[in-house]
Amino acid sequence: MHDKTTPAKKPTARSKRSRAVSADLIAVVIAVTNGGPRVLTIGQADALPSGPFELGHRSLQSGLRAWVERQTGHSLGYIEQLYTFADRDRIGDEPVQRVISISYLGLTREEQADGQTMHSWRSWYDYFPWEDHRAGVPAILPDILVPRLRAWADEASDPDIRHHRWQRAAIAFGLDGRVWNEELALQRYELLYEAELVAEAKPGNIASAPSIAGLAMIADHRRILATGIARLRTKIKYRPVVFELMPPTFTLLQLQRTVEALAGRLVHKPNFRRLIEEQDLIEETGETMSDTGGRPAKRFRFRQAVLAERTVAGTKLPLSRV
Amino acid sequence: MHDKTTPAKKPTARSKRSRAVSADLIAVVIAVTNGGPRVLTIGQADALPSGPFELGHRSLQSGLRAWVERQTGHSLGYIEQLYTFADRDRIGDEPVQRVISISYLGLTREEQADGQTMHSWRSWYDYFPWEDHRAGVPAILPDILVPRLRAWADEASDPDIRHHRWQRAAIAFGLDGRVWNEELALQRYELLYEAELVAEAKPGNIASAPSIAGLAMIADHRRILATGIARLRTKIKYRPVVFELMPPTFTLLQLQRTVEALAGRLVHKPNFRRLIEEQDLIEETGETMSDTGGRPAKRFRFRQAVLAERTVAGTKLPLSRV
DNA sequence: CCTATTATACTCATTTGGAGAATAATAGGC
DNA sequence: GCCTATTATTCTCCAAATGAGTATAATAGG
Repeated sequence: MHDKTTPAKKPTARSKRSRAVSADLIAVVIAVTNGGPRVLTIGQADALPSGPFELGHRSLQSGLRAWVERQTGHSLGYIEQLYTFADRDRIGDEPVQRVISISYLGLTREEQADGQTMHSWRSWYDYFPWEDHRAGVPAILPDILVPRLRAWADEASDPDIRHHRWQRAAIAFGLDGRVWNEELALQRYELLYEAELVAEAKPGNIASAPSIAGLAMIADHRRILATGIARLRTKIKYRPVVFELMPPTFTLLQLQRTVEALAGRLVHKPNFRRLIEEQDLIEETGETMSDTGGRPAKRFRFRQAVLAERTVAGTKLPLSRV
Repeated sequence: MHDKTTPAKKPTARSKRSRAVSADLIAVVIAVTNGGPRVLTIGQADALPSGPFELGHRSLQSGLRAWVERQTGHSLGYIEQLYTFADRDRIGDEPVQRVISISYLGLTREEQADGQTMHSWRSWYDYFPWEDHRAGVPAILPDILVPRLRAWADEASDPDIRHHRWQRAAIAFGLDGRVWNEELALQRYELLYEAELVAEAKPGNIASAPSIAGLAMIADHRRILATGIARLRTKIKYRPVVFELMPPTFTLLQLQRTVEALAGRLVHKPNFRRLIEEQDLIEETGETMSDTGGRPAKRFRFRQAVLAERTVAGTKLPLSRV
């Protein structure tokens, strides 16, 4: 198929061998449990569920589901593809064979009796403590990260590079009067990586280099997690995906807290209600819930019909898009 | 890396062999030339530039660039990843080795002296004639596609399926009083595929089955093109990517025509101006252009600084996001 | 019965977005 | 040189969407 259309192609001697690659499937599985966004991890909570794509797998998605199930006992519902990487030096000990990593984002509820597998749910803010702005700007930002970023910018000899570095940091972290944009989670991680403020950026063993900022993960798993967080934070604003994380019935405040957990910032309650209700995403169950210490709240459920009515149409959330 | 964290893993005998895959890189390269959105094709204009990911490639992106350059003489500027596929039956004659297809979207200008390679630029509406609504609803829709879709829905015996099929069609194509949403290009193609209204859906040789709707392409290349179109139509609304397709200087109307070519619909001129100007994306060059038969238009250029100022911030375009 | 607490419903001002009218500056025909 | 067609550019108006704050309702607990 390619040959017939590529007259310029020079047939290399080892063409057959040179194409051999192996593909890894990596899962970012998210749940929200009592106000905290959790990610499903394996090992010492330093790795995401993952495994090679094998001949027996029907598709990439089913291969991913199989690995997650085998490693954590969790069967996934909603999943979507995140990104495919293939950096040559991603795994240092494989000079002949290349590894392609295909990552996915999965949304579930944290529950399910899951036998004896070795896994754990961790707050994603354990890995990204600077991302949680629900209680205001986290101390680690002004106290540690911003000074370090400033130093990193200043250490460049070229003034253009100094300016450019600082400008990027200011945009990503909302400095110099700029606003915080929760969607930039990936850019922020990559900036910290460049500035060598995360353990993964340092050569040598991760365990030996205590992380300045957040828990580290193996290989590029923390970067993949950041990718998933950024994607989810963007997506909840225009697709009704939050409901994948909710129990069958819930109150509006519970829904709001879930959104806030993901976004890492608070939203205006009356406006949140208004937006959710006028979009016809949910319906009352008739029951109420009276244990939060005030007036009882109505219970709602997601209108499953929404998924059919508008495969693509949206949920709008009052998190202004920048 | 996986073994240490997966106690449940059963070591298969042929684990080494079963993981062997090969990866293809596929490029959707877009330009806009005098009011038409063009896609770069090879062969009989029935294939996208593509080739295997090889050991010699520094990265997926550079491998892709190398293939496009070799096959078409074109060197790419802006590229972004689209999607990674691995359907088992994607290539029917490969039972042992799986093929993973990693697709990219590239934006350029159609120009460049490109030697002797065999390629051509085609309007993407040759492949998707139902997608161009700039001059109103294209005849193929009410005349051919809608009746066929109706028939396809009606041929289901289960009334629920009938309803569901028609509902999907109505949403995707803006029927029954719904509005046309240009972003749904991929869903529309997939629906037509399901309904067997595109040649690729039929078993047997493509050439022997004349396409009801639009030109066909080999394998799943038309689907990948649809993915690229949908992505681009979404993206121009919130990122300043249109400028990758513009010449160094241009008038506001030229910019507008480019956006319209991509979106497949017209926009309100004064509002377009207002939006572009108030976002500070462009600056006057000082020159004017006086050959379109009316008052001379000011020339503008893209403010490159925008890319640094807001790596992520947006272009808003007056194409309501549904 | 009073108070703290949360739920829910309104109000108001500002911003955005869609649509059309009015004015400006050319070329070309006469 | 004047009139007309054509495109460019600027404004105005109105309706919808959004941000922020206030008022009222319904509980539990002392």
